[in-house]
Amino acid sequence: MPHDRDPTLTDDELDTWSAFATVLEWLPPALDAPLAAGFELTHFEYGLLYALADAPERTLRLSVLADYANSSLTRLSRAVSRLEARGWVRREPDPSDGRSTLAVLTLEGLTRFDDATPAHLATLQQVIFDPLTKAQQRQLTQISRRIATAIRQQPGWQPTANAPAPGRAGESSA
Amino acid sequence: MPHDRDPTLTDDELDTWSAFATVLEWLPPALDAPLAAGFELTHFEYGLLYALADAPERTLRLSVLADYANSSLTRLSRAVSRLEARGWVRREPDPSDGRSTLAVLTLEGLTRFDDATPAHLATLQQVIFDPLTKAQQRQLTQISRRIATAIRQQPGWQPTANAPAPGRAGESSA
DNA sequence: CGCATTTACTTGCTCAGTCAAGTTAAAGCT
DNA sequence: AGCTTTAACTTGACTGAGCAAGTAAATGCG
Repeated sequence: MPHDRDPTLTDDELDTWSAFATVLEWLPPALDAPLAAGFELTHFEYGLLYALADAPERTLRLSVLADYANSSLTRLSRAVSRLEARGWVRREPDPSDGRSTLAVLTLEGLTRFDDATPAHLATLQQVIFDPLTKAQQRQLTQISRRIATAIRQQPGWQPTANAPAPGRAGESSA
Repeated sequence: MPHDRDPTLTDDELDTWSAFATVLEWLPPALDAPLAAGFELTHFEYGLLYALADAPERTLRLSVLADYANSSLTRLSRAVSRLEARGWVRREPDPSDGRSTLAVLTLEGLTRFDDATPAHLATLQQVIFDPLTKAQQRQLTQISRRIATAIRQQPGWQPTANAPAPGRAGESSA
């Protein structure tokens, strides 16, 4: 298996990584800035509103929402609290499971989402789709999928939750 | 100018964005985790050591280092303080300009960098280069450059520093 | 040469995110 | 039915980053 080669990057690889790393560093703030400036939303929070706006009854269980948002439950819980404080989301107990909590998008939240959407889509067009050819766009899809798959296969990869490293389950002291 | 089209994503665009957004969310932690676990370094801090290790005298002015690292001066200043506290970097006054500060990589810092490098390169291979074909790698370089360029052209883009929005310079009250 | 400006940082405040440790509810086992 | 596990969050302590304001040195210019 030709896996762990010489631990060096070729010149080509270095070019690739340096360009890509710059995007990794700059793109998140570039996506956040317009939403923050105009709508008091981070890109992450916008993503939550997006998921809820699309969901039946504009309602999702927190754990499902965390999954959609590629987020830890902790991060989600705090984000929902912020959105709740602004009146854009409401928490409700899940009637079918007392452990779960439902997040419901309020009308104000939906309005805010609708207001923010054009600006956000414009940003995406400007920084992602306009600068790429159709072919490059397709390439980016494939490349992203492959990288995402590789990340999921990393040693200690936790899909989204804070899996408490099960240790050896069922090995109680007895 | 066919610029601000209908504010919607096509299905293709949605596919692209959803795949790419996942990478944007997952890759940074995937790069950080091994460095943090094994070497008490974030990926960002590793980048600083990398830049210093390559520099003449293993020394760079903070502002230059900030530039290399795509970082604000604030972020850099704090990061250097952390590395200094661990004994991996030293601050020195710049003899040629009293305002500047030099960051010098210590021997311990260099050692730490050398120790961490193989693990980090292995991570890069695993999550970026192994999963891509040579062609895709070239495509990623081009795509990244184009996106980075587009970001730089965004309305309020600050290259790296915290440019205090000059307003109208030279327009004092007088 | 003296004073206003600009440059190069540094630091206080605040906020978002993580990890670890709780809490409450459902499931599983016997 | 009772007791241990597991699941679904929530919260406290801590860390890293951003913005705004502050400091100190150099520069510009009249």
